[in-house]
Amino acid sequence: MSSTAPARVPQEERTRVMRARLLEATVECLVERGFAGTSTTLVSQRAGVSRGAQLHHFPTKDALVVAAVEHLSEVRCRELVAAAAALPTGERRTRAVLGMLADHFTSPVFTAALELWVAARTDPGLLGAVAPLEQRVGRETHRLTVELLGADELAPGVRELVQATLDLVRGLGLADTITDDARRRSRILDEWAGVLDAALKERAP
Amino acid sequence: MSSTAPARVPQEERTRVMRARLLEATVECLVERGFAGTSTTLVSQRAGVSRGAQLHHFPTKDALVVAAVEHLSEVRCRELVAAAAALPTGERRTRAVLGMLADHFTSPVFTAALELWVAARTDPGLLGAVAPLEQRVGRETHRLTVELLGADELAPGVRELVQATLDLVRGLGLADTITDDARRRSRILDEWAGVLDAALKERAP
DNA sequence: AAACTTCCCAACAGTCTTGACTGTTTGTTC
DNA sequence: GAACAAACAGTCAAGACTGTTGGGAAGTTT
Repeated sequence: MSSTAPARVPQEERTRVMRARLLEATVECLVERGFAGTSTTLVSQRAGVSRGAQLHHFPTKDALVVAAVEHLSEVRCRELVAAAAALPTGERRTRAVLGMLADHFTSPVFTAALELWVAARTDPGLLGAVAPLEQRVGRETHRLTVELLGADELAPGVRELVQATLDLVRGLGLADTITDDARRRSRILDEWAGVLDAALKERAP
Repeated sequence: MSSTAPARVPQEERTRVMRARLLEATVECLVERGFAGTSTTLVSQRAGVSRGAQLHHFPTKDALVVAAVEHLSEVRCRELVAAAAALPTGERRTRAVLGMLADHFTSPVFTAALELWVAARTDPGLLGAVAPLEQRVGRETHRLTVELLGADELAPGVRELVQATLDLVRGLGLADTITDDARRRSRILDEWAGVLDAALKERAP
Protein backbone atom coordinates (compact mmCIF):
# COMPACT_ATOMS: atom_id res chain seq x y z
CA MET A 1 0.00 0.00 0.00
CA SER A 2 2.70 2.40 -0.77
CA SER A 3 0.39 4.50 -2.92
CA THR A 4 -2.02 5.16 -0.02
CA ALA A 5 0.40 6.96 2.27
CA PRO A 6 0.82 10.48 0.93
CA ALA A 7 0.56 12.33 4.28
CA ARG A 8 3.68 11.01 5.96
CA VAL A 9 6.33 13.53 6.80
CA PRO A 10 8.62 13.83 3.82
CA GLN A 11 12.38 13.98 4.21
CA GLU A 12 12.64 17.50 2.94
CA GLU A 13 10.28 18.83 5.56
CA ARG A 14 12.01 16.97 8.36
CA THR A 15 15.36 18.36 7.31
CA ARG A 16 13.99 21.87 7.14
CA VAL A 17 12.49 21.68 10.63
CA MET A 18 15.60 20.13 12.11
CA ARG A 19 17.92 22.72 10.64
CA ALA A 20 15.63 25.55 11.70
CA ARG A 21 15.55 24.25 15.27
CA LEU A 22 19.34 24.01 15.37
CA LEU A 23 19.88 27.49 13.95
CA GLU A 24 17.35 29.01 16.33
CA ALA A 25 19.06 27.31 19.26
CA THR A 26 22.44 28.54 18.05
CA VAL A 27 21.25 32.16 18.04
CA GLU A 28 19.74 31.73 21.51
CA CYS A 29 23.02 30.34 22.82
CA LEU A 30 24.93 33.22 21.27
CA VAL A 31 22.72 35.67 23.15
CA GLU A 32 22.79 33.81 26.45
CA ARG A 33 26.31 32.42 26.59
CA GLY A 34 28.27 34.34 24.00
CA PHE A 35 30.20 32.88 21.10
CA ALA A 36 32.80 31.14 23.21
CA GLY A 37 30.09 29.61 25.37
CA THR A 38 28.17 28.32 22.38
CA SER A 39 29.38 24.72 22.30
CA THR A 40 27.92 22.24 19.87
CA THR A 41 26.72 20.02 22.68
CA LEU A 42 24.87 22.91 24.28
CA VAL A 43 23.21 23.80 21.00
CA SER A 44 22.03 20.25 20.40
CA GLN A 45 20.69 19.97 23.93
CA ARG A 46 18.86 23.26 23.65
CA ALA A 47 17.41 22.32 20.27
CA GLY A 48 16.28 18.97 21.59
CA VAL A 49 18.29 17.30 18.87
CA SER A 50 20.60 14.37 19.29
CA ARG A 51 24.26 14.90 18.79
CA GLY A 52 24.28 12.49 15.88
CA ALA A 53 21.50 14.35 14.09
CA GLN A 54 23.31 17.63 14.57
CA LEU A 55 26.52 16.25 13.13
CA HIS A 56 24.55 14.89 10.22
CA HIS A 57 23.12 18.26 9.22
CA PHE A 58 26.16 20.35 10.17
CA PRO A 59 29.34 18.27 10.01
CA THR A 60 31.48 20.84 11.79
CA LYS A 61 30.96 23.70 14.18
CA ASP A 62 31.98 26.13 11.47
CA ALA A 63 29.23 24.86 9.20
CA LEU A 64 26.70 25.39 11.97
CA VAL A 65 27.85 28.88 12.80
CA VAL A 66 28.09 30.00 9.18
CA ALA A 67 24.56 28.78 8.58
CA ALA A 68 23.49 30.65 11.71
CA VAL A 69 25.06 33.83 10.34
CA GLU A 70 23.04 33.54 7.14
CA HIS A 71 19.90 32.77 9.10
CA LEU A 72 20.49 35.75 11.35
CA SER A 73 21.04 38.20 8.51
CA GLU A 74 17.74 37.17 6.99
CA VAL A 75 15.95 37.58 10.28
CA ARG A 76 17.46 41.02 10.75
CA CYS A 77 16.33 42.22 7.34
CA ARG A 78 12.84 40.86 7.91
CA GLU A 79 12.52 42.51 11.31
CA LEU A 80 13.66 45.86 9.95
CA VAL A 81 11.22 45.87 7.07
CA ALA A 82 8.38 44.76 9.35
CA ALA A 83 9.12 47.50 11.88
CA ALA A 84 9.36 50.08 9.10
CA ALA A 85 5.85 49.31 7.96
CA ALA A 86 4.40 50.42 11.30
CA LEU A 87 5.95 53.89 11.36
CA PRO A 88 3.84 57.03 11.66
CA THR A 89 4.08 59.96 9.27
CA GLY A 90 4.24 63.67 9.86
CA GLU A 91 6.04 65.77 12.42
CA ARG A 92 7.57 63.05 14.60
CA ARG A 93 8.51 60.78 11.74
CA THR A 94 12.26 61.26 12.08
CA ARG A 95 12.22 60.50 15.80
CA ALA A 96 10.16 57.40 15.14
CA VAL A 97 12.65 56.19 12.53
CA LEU A 98 15.49 56.67 15.00
CA GLY A 99 13.54 54.84 17.67
CA MET A 100 12.97 51.93 15.34
CA LEU A 101 16.65 51.74 14.45
CA ALA A 102 17.70 51.97 18.09
CA ASP A 103 15.25 49.23 19.00
CA HIS A 104 16.75 47.02 16.34
CA PHE A 105 20.30 47.72 17.47
CA THR A 106 19.45 46.80 21.06
CA SER A 107 17.49 43.67 20.25
CA PRO A 108 18.66 40.08 20.80
CA VAL A 109 19.38 39.61 17.10
CA PHE A 110 21.81 42.51 17.25
CA THR A 111 23.42 41.02 20.33
CA ALA A 112 23.90 37.74 18.51
CA ALA A 113 25.31 39.57 15.49
CA LEU A 114 27.69 41.48 17.75
CA GLU A 115 29.04 38.23 19.15
CA LEU A 116 29.64 37.01 15.61
CA TRP A 117 31.36 40.26 14.53
CA VAL A 118 33.74 40.21 17.41
CA ALA A 119 34.48 36.52 17.00
CA ALA A 120 34.96 36.95 13.26
CA ARG A 121 37.65 39.55 13.80
CA THR A 122 40.07 36.89 14.93
CA ASP A 123 38.61 33.93 13.03
CA PRO A 124 39.38 34.08 9.29
CA GLY A 125 36.92 31.34 8.40
CA LEU A 126 34.09 33.08 10.19
CA LEU A 127 35.10 36.46 8.79
CA GLY A 128 34.70 35.11 5.28
CA ALA A 129 31.08 34.33 6.04
CA VAL A 130 30.25 37.34 8.19
CA ALA A 131 31.83 40.15 6.18
CA PRO A 132 29.86 39.87 2.93
CA LEU A 133 26.57 39.25 4.70
CA GLU A 134 27.11 42.14 7.07
CA GLN A 135 27.88 44.38 4.13
CA ARG A 136 24.64 43.32 2.50
CA VAL A 137 22.61 43.98 5.64
CA GLY A 138 24.39 47.28 6.10
CA ARG A 139 23.59 48.44 2.59
CA GLU A 140 20.00 47.36 2.92
CA THR A 141 19.66 49.20 6.22
CA HIS A 142 21.14 52.32 4.70
CA ARG A 143 18.82 52.19 1.72
CA LEU A 144 15.82 51.66 3.98
CA THR A 145 16.78 54.54 6.26
CA VAL A 146 17.21 56.96 3.36
CA GLU A 147 13.80 55.94 2.10
CA LEU A 148 12.11 56.23 5.50
CA LEU A 149 13.58 59.66 6.13
CA GLY A 150 12.67 60.83 2.65
CA ALA A 151 16.21 62.13 2.28
CA ASP A 152 17.78 63.22 -0.98
CA GLU A 153 20.93 61.21 -1.19
CA LEU A 154 22.27 63.20 -4.12
CA ALA A 155 22.61 66.33 -2.02
CA PRO A 156 26.15 66.68 -0.64
CA GLY A 157 26.58 65.49 2.92
CA VAL A 158 23.26 63.71 3.16
CA ARG A 159 24.78 60.29 2.61
CA GLU A 160 27.30 60.92 5.36
CA LEU A 161 24.62 62.11 7.78
CA VAL A 162 22.63 58.94 7.28
CA GLN A 163 25.76 56.86 7.80
CA ALA A 164 26.52 58.84 10.93
CA THR A 165 23.02 58.11 12.18
CA LEU A 166 23.49 54.39 11.63
CA ASP A 167 26.89 54.42 13.30
CA LEU A 168 25.36 56.28 16.22
CA VAL A 169 22.68 53.68 16.81
CA ARG A 170 25.33 50.99 16.45
CA GLY A 171 27.33 52.70 19.17
CA LEU A 172 24.23 52.99 21.33
CA GLY A 173 23.60 49.30 20.82
CA LEU A 174 27.10 48.44 21.89
CA ALA A 175 26.84 50.57 25.01
CA ASP A 176 23.52 48.92 25.78
CA THR A 177 25.02 45.46 25.98
CA ILE A 178 26.81 46.20 29.23
CA THR A 179 24.89 49.12 30.73
CA ASP A 180 21.25 49.28 29.80
CA ASP A 181 20.13 52.89 30.04
CA ALA A 182 17.02 53.44 27.96
CA ARG A 183 16.39 56.96 29.32
CA ARG A 184 19.82 58.17 28.31
CA ARG A 185 19.32 56.62 24.87
CA SER A 186 15.96 58.26 24.47
CA ARG A 187 17.24 61.74 25.30
CA ILE A 188 20.13 61.36 22.87
CA LEU A 189 17.78 60.31 20.10
CA ASP A 190 15.50 63.26 20.83
CA GLU A 191 18.37 65.63 20.36
CA TRP A 192 19.77 63.81 17.34
CA ALA A 193 16.36 63.84 15.64
CA GLY A 194 16.21 67.63 15.90
CA VAL A 195 19.72 68.15 14.60
CA LEU A 196 19.30 65.62 11.81
CA ASP A 197 15.99 67.06 10.66
CA ALA A 198 17.40 70.56 10.50
CA ALA A 199 20.53 69.42 8.68
CA LEU A 200 18.60 67.41 6.11
CA LYS A 201 16.13 70.21 5.47
CA GLU A 202 18.95 72.67 5.02
CA ARG A 203 20.68 70.39 2.52
CA ALA A 204 17.62 69.69 0.40
CA PRO A 205 15.58 72.88 -0.05
CA MET B 1 83.35 42.79 47.24
CA SER B 2 81.30 39.68 47.80
CA SER B 3 82.01 36.60 45.71
CA THR B 4 78.49 36.27 44.30
CA ALA B 5 76.99 39.58 43.20
CA PRO B 6 76.05 39.29 39.53
CA ALA B 7 72.98 41.53 39.51
CA ARG B 8 71.11 42.43 42.65
CA VAL B 9 67.57 43.15 41.59
CA PRO B 10 65.19 43.92 44.43
CA GLN B 11 61.98 41.90 44.73
CA GLU B 12 59.68 44.83 44.31
CA GLU B 13 61.19 45.75 40.99
CA ARG B 14 61.13 42.17 39.76
CA THR B 15 57.44 41.73 40.54
CA ARG B 16 56.62 45.05 38.95
CA VAL B 17 58.40 44.11 35.73
CA MET B 18 56.92 40.62 35.73
CA ARG B 19 53.37 41.84 36.21
CA ALA B 20 53.77 44.54 33.59
CA ARG B 21 55.08 42.03 31.07
CA LEU B 22 52.17 39.70 31.73
CA LEU B 23 49.54 42.43 31.47
CA GLU B 24 51.06 43.76 28.28
CA ALA B 25 51.10 40.28 26.80
CA THR B 26 47.48 39.78 27.84
CA VAL B 27 46.38 42.90 25.98
CA GLU B 28 48.35 41.84 22.93
CA CYS B 29 46.71 38.43 22.97
CA LEU B 30 43.29 40.03 23.30
CA VAL B 31 43.96 42.06 20.17
CA GLU B 32 45.44 39.23 18.15
CA ARG B 33 43.42 36.21 19.27
CA GLY B 34 40.35 37.63 20.95
CA PHE B 35 39.18 36.90 24.48
CA ALA B 36 38.40 33.25 23.88
CA GLY B 37 41.80 32.74 22.26
CA THR B 38 43.61 34.35 25.16
CA SER B 39 44.65 31.27 27.11
CA THR B 40 46.87 31.56 30.12
CA THR B 41 49.53 29.38 28.51
CA LEU B 42 49.62 31.61 25.46
CA VAL B 43 50.00 34.71 27.59
CA SER B 44 52.87 33.25 29.57
CA GLN B 45 54.64 32.14 26.39
CA ARG B 46 54.19 35.54 24.81
CA ALA B 47 55.41 37.31 27.93
CA GLY B 48 58.45 35.05 28.13
CA VAL B 49 57.37 34.04 31.62
CA SER B 50 57.15 30.54 32.95
CA ARG B 51 53.76 29.15 33.73
CA GLY B 52 54.68 28.83 37.38
CA ALA B 53 55.69 32.46 37.65
CA GLN B 54 52.46 33.52 36.03
CA LEU B 55 50.40 31.47 38.45
CA HIS B 56 52.33 33.00 41.31
CA HIS B 57 51.46 36.57 40.39
CA PHE B 58 47.97 35.84 39.10
CA PRO B 59 46.56 32.70 40.75
CA THR B 60 43.61 32.44 38.40
CA LYS B 61 42.75 33.54 34.92
CA ASP B 62 40.13 35.89 36.32
CA ALA B 63 42.77 37.63 38.40
CA LEU B 64 44.91 38.10 35.33
CA VAL B 65 42.10 39.43 33.19
CA VAL B 66 40.75 41.75 35.86
CA ALA B 67 44.21 43.20 36.34
CA ALA B 68 44.47 43.59 32.58
CA VAL B 69 41.18 45.49 32.56
CA GLU B 70 42.49 47.93 35.14
CA HIS B 71 45.76 48.27 33.29
CA LEU B 72 43.94 48.91 30.06
CA SER B 73 41.67 51.58 31.49
CA GLU B 74 44.69 53.46 32.75
CA VAL B 75 46.40 53.21 29.39
CA ARG B 76 43.29 54.47 27.66
CA CYS B 77 42.99 57.50 29.90
CA ARG B 78 46.67 58.30 29.49
CA GLU B 79 46.49 58.02 25.71
CA LEU B 80 43.47 60.29 25.54
CA VAL B 81 45.00 63.00 27.68
CA ALA B 82 48.24 62.82 25.72
CA ALA B 83 46.49 63.10 22.39
CA ALA B 84 44.39 65.99 23.68
CA ALA B 85 47.49 67.99 24.48
CA ALA B 86 48.53 68.05 20.83
CA LEU B 87 45.31 69.50 19.45
CA PRO B 88 45.25 72.70 17.43
CA THR B 89 43.03 75.64 18.23
CA GLY B 90 40.89 77.83 16.06
CA GLU B 91 38.66 77.05 13.13
CA ARG B 92 39.28 73.31 12.69
CA ARG B 93 39.35 72.54 16.38
CA THR B 94 36.10 70.60 16.46
CA ARG B 95 37.14 68.41 13.55
CA ALA B 96 40.47 67.74 15.21
CA VAL B 97 38.76 66.69 18.43
CA LEU B 98 36.54 64.28 16.51
CA GLY B 99 39.58 62.90 14.69
CA MET B 100 41.35 62.33 17.97
CA LEU B 101 38.35 60.50 19.42
CA ALA B 102 37.94 58.40 16.31
CA ASP B 103 41.62 57.49 16.39
CA HIS B 104 41.25 56.37 19.97
CA PHE B 105 38.18 54.30 19.21
CA THR B 106 39.93 52.49 16.37
CA SER B 107 43.19 51.85 18.21
CA PRO B 108 44.38 48.50 19.56
CA VAL B 109 43.49 49.48 23.11
CA PHE B 110 39.90 49.98 22.03
CA THR B 111 39.94 46.62 20.29
CA ALA B 112 41.13 44.96 23.46
CA ALA B 113 38.48 46.80 25.48
CA LEU B 114 35.83 45.69 23.01
CA GLU B 115 36.80 42.08 23.50
CA LEU B 116 36.46 42.55 27.24
CA TRP B 117 33.07 44.26 26.96
CA VAL B 118 31.61 41.54 24.84
CA ALA B 119 33.05 38.82 27.03
CA ALA B 120 31.82 40.58 30.17
CA ARG B 121 28.25 40.56 28.91
CA THR B 122 28.01 36.83 29.55
CA ASP B 123 30.57 36.54 32.36
CA PRO B 124 29.29 37.95 35.67
CA GLY B 125 32.71 37.93 37.31
CA LEU B 126 34.26 39.87 34.50
CA LEU B 127 31.32 42.24 34.31
CA GLY B 128 31.87 43.17 37.93
CA ALA B 129 35.35 44.34 37.05
CA VAL B 130 34.64 45.86 33.64
CA ALA B 131 31.46 47.81 34.35
CA PRO B 132 32.74 50.23 37.03
CA LEU B 133 36.02 50.88 35.25
CA GLU B 134 34.29 51.41 31.94
CA GLN B 135 31.96 53.86 33.61
CA ARG B 136 34.93 55.74 34.99
CA VAL B 137 36.67 55.90 31.61
CA GLY B 138 33.41 56.92 29.98
CA ARG B 139 32.85 59.78 32.41
CA GLU B 140 36.42 60.93 32.05
CA THR B 141 36.15 60.86 28.27
CA HIS B 142 32.93 62.84 28.41
CA ARG B 143 34.43 65.44 30.70
CA LEU B 144 37.48 65.75 28.48
CA THR B 145 35.41 66.11 25.33
CA VAL B 146 33.25 68.84 26.82
CA GLU B 147 36.38 70.68 27.85
CA LEU B 148 38.09 70.28 24.50
CA LEU B 149 35.04 71.48 22.60
CA GLY B 150 34.58 74.38 24.97
CA ALA B 151 30.92 73.44 25.26
CA ASP B 152 28.53 74.78 27.86
CA GLU B 153 27.11 71.69 29.47
CA LEU B 154 24.43 73.62 31.31
CA ALA B 155 22.70 74.59 28.10
CA PRO B 156 19.85 72.19 27.30
CA GLY B 157 20.74 69.49 24.79
CA VAL B 158 24.47 70.07 24.90
CA ARG B 159 25.11 67.12 27.16
CA GLU B 160 23.15 64.85 24.85
CA LEU B 161 25.01 66.09 21.79
CA VAL B 162 28.35 65.28 23.37
CA GLN B 163 27.08 61.84 24.38
CA ALA B 164 25.81 61.31 20.86
CA THR B 165 29.22 62.24 19.51
CA LEU B 166 30.90 59.71 21.74
CA ASP B 167 28.41 57.01 20.84
CA LEU B 168 28.97 57.85 17.20
CA VAL B 169 32.73 57.32 17.40
CA ARG B 170 32.10 54.14 19.38
CA GLY B 171 29.92 52.90 16.54
CA LEU B 172 32.59 53.89 14.03
CA GLY B 173 35.14 51.98 16.07
CA LEU B 174 32.96 48.89 16.09
CA ALA B 175 32.47 49.04 12.34
CA ASP B 176 36.20 49.46 11.90
CA THR B 177 36.98 46.15 13.58
CA ILE B 178 35.63 44.12 10.68
CA THR B 179 35.75 46.50 7.72
CA ASP B 180 38.41 49.14 7.91
CA ASP B 181 37.32 52.13 5.88
CA ALA B 182 39.19 55.23 6.93
CA ARG B 183 37.90 57.35 4.04
CA ARG B 184 34.29 56.71 4.91
CA ARG B 185 35.04 57.51 8.53
CA SER B 186 36.77 60.73 7.59
CA ARG B 187 33.87 61.99 5.46
CA ILE B 188 31.40 61.23 8.22
CA LEU B 189 33.47 63.13 10.74
CA ASP B 190 33.79 66.09 8.36
CA GLU B 191 30.05 66.31 8.08
CA TRP B 192 29.36 65.79 11.75
CA ALA B 193 31.92 68.39 12.74
CA GLY B 194 29.98 70.99 10.79
CA VAL B 195 26.63 69.97 12.20
CA LEU B 196 27.92 69.71 15.75
CA ASP B 197 29.61 73.09 15.63
CA ALA B 198 26.47 74.75 14.39
CA ALA B 199 24.31 73.01 16.97
CA LEU B 200 26.61 73.90 19.86
CA LYS B 201 26.89 77.52 18.79
CA GLU B 202 23.14 77.81 18.48
CA ARG B 203 22.64 76.40 21.99
CA ALA B 204 25.17 78.65 23.72
CA PRO B 205 24.83 82.22 22.45
C1' DA C 1 75.30 33.34 58.69
C1' DA C 2 70.83 31.30 59.47
C1' DA C 3 66.09 31.51 59.34
C1' DC C 4 62.43 33.10 56.64
C1' DT C 5 59.79 34.89 52.93
C1' DT C 6 59.02 35.66 48.26
C1' DC C 7 59.55 34.11 43.77
C1' DC C 8 59.89 30.74 40.22
C1' DC C 9 59.62 26.14 37.83
C1' DA C 10 57.69 21.61 35.86
C1' DA C 11 54.78 17.86 35.96
C1' DC C 12 49.98 16.36 36.80
C1' DA C 13 44.93 15.73 37.51
C1' DG C 14 40.32 16.99 36.23
C1' DT C 15 37.11 18.95 33.06
C1' DC C 16 35.34 20.31 28.72
C1' DT C 17 34.92 20.29 23.59
C1' DT C 18 35.13 18.52 19.09
C1' DG C 19 34.44 15.29 15.60
C1' DA C 20 34.78 10.26 14.40
C1' DC C 21 32.60 5.90 14.75
C1' DT C 22 28.97 2.12 14.91
C1' DG C 23 24.34 0.94 14.92
C1' DT C 24 19.13 1.87 14.26
C1' DT C 25 15.04 3.91 12.19
C1' DT C 26 12.54 6.16 8.51
C1' DG C 27 11.59 7.47 3.78
C1' DT C 28 12.27 6.70 -1.30
C1' DT C 29 12.78 3.99 -5.49
C1' DC C 30 12.64 0.10 -8.48
C1' DG D 1 7.80 -5.43 -1.13
C1' DA D 2 12.73 -5.33 -1.27
C1' DA D 3 16.96 -2.71 -1.94
C1' DC D 4 18.88 1.58 -1.09
C1' DA D 5 19.76 6.15 0.80
C1' DA D 6 18.96 9.55 4.09
C1' DA D 7 18.12 10.76 8.84
C1' DC D 8 18.91 9.90 13.54
C1' DA D 9 20.97 8.11 18.13
C1' DG D 10 24.69 7.37 21.49
C1' DT D 11 29.49 6.43 22.72
C1' DC D 12 34.50 7.17 22.44
C1' DA D 13 39.14 9.07 21.86
C1' DA D 14 42.25 12.92 21.21
C1' DG D 15 43.38 17.47 22.43
C1' DA D 16 43.23 21.85 25.09
C1' DC D 17 42.76 24.52 29.04
C1' DT D 18 42.80 25.59 33.96
C1' DG D 19 44.51 25.30 38.44
C1' DT D 20 47.07 22.28 42.01
C1' DT D 21 51.11 20.29 44.07
C1' DG D 22 55.68 19.77 45.54
C1' DG D 23 60.26 21.27 45.12
C1' DG D 24 64.06 24.59 44.47
C1' DA D 25 66.30 29.29 43.83
C1' DA D 26 66.80 34.12 45.02
C1' DG D 27 66.25 37.90 48.19
C1' DT D 28 65.41 39.82 52.99
C1' DT D 29 65.74 40.07 57.94
C1' DT D 30 67.72 39.19 62.37
